[in-house]
Amino acid sequence: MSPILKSERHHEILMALIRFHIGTAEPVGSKTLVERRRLNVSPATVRSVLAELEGEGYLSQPYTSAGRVPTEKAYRYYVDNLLGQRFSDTRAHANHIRLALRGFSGGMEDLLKWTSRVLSDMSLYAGIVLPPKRVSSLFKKVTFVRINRESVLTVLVSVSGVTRNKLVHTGEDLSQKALDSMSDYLNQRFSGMSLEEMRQRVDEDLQQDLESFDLWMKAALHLGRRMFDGPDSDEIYVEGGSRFLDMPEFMADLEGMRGIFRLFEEKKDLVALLDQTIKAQDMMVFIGSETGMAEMKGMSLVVSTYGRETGPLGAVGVMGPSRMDYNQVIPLVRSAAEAVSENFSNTDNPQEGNL
Amino acid sequence: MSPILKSERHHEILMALIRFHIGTAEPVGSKTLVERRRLNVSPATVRSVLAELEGEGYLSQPYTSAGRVPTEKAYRYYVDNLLGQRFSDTRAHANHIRLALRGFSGGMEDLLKWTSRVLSDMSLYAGIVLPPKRVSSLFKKVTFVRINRESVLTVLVSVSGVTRNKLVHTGEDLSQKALDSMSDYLNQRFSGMSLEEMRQRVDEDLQQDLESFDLWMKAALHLGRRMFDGPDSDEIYVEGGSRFLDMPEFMADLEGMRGIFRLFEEKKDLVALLDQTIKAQDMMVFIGSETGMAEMKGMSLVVSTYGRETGPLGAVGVMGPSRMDYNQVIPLVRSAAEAVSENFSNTDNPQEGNL
DNA sequence: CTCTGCACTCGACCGAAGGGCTTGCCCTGA
DNA sequence: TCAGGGCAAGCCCTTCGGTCGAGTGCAGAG
Repeated sequence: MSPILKSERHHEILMALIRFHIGTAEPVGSKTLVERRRLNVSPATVRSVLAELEGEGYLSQPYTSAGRVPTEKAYRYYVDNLLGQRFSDTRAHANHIRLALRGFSGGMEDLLKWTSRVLSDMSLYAGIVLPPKRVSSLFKKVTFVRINRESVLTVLVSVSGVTRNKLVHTGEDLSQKALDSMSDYLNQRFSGMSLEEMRQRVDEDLQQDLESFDLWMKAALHLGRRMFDGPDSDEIYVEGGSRFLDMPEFMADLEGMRGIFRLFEEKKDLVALLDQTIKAQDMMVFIGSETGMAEMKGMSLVVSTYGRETGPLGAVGVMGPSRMDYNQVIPLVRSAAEAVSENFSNTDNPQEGNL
Repeated sequence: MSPILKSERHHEILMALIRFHIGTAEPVGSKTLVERRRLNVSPATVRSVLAELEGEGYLSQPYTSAGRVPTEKAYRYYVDNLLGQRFSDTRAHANHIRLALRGFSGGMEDLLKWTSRVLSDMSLYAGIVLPPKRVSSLFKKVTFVRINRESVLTVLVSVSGVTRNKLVHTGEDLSQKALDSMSDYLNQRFSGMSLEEMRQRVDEDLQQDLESFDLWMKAALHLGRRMFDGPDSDEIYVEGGSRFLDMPEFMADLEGMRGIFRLFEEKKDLVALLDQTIKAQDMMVFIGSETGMAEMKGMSLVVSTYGRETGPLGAVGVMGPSRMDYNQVIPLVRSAAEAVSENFSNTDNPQEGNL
């Protein structure tokens, strides 16, 4: 899984240095490392190891005679090693989060926003939540509301209780009654499909058999189509960005800071990044340039998908400096994903019950 | 309206100093003032005036021998004078904004979020939008969607097209059919009321005549009541907070910066502040401590309400340093409020048309 | 292969000195 | 009485030099 280092000692020293640096955010020297970490070797020995590790790209020196700082490669090594083993105090986190999310009253969107807040509060970094994607959301119900002579509000509810609404400008004046029958038709016809399927089906229907549909149906399909106009929502919840103001490494690099905040406000790139996780696997750790974004230099992102048995819906994550405490954050994110999944799995029974 | 200064000259010099300081963010001295602003007096004369103005609390010196900086009192004086006169280039703003908001496709919430983005982009400060309050929103339609055996999603649509949704945990398992008749009942009974009225009515009904209602009605009222549980939404859209990172005065005072970002994330206080505007008048300028918030030290907020003829719905505003360019920002905010109002007035015809 | 000893490097810290603005005050002139 | 010129003084900001200390690399011994 991870590249093997020259010796056990190299491994120990690298891990110790990273752990120490995570705590201090400062370059670490051979002496402090030996003293504080109780390695049974002399500073000189450590030095030669450090020199080798630097040669292999795991460490770097801010200037000729300072201590060493882990590179992205080192963090990658560290995290890969971490992921291979058990985490200790998963329980406490899991309970806390479940408690914080259980019995949340409000819409699903509020729940997700709240989740990102909780993630931020518990990690002391920024909490990020990507709401369910269109592809993975199952269609439950659509409602059309006549706003005025030329526009209709469409409200789309998915099985999990997430809503999306959009104001559609219609060519003609449609009465509420007409709108009601249109929504009835769509509700019946597309019940249980994913929103993405539904969108495609509507398109197909419109292209092919326009003749064979009756008037309402055609109008209904048109409205349905407009409802999906534009790209899938690029919404994402980010909370706790202000915590970056408390981190020494970003106070040192104000330009980088600006980039981070731009990232939080633009959101688009962030969405793209989390989308990757959804497509790839259930948990990912992006370290610095692994994200492919210049702004993410020095930062890491721990993401996990949440969802039901049938597949991932969205993702939750924590963003912080690359020297973040992965030992805490990884189980935290995992727990949060589970807690959110739980909340959604309650809602995932399209066939269930009629009184 | 504004306190009168000792002489015309005092006025001129104070105004010139403020204008200059707005551009530079630096303390202004007598010499630069005379040179750059082409006052027909000598620096010495200016100095004596500055000393008097300082005595009256309009100016202060960061340290013994620096230039002068306007106090809040000075900004208040400046703004009051500004408000008394016409603004020059209102047109350009107004058109730009109207263009940016016209034909916006998406939900009303998206429109408001977009508005705050536009405000931020045009002012180069932070744009803020307070969505319509419960009191001023007219009820249009409610929809109940069965999510699972114990919870129902309630979707509330107001006449202006703004939706609010909430997941309500019901004691019993309610079928979609039952939910539909409940919503029909509520839709009919509360049509045209404001949401706040509706909330009160539901409460009254529940307290008084429980006996005289039939079973569905009672259940419907209960659901309706739960829908309003909790305080009125404290949602607010803030965009462009990262611009504060580019402002010299906040880079100098990192602690204050932290406060500002906390303000943006907490939102509650911000909502309270904008609520004041809604209750008071159509346009307000808060300068520093006038907001009553310690975090707002050195910052100002320009707010205007938007809405229909019948009264204000919400508010839009711009937040920036107290030395912001009020000459630009005030007409900008005003135009934005008008543009948003326009968007909402289109939707304000509850009685209108049935095809 | 490991450890001790040593010379070296380079940023952080400190204090002194100089430059640049601005102020306050005094004095003159209308 | 008030405007304006002259002047000493105050204060911050920057620069410069020198010291300090953490940390390094290398040589040589065990």
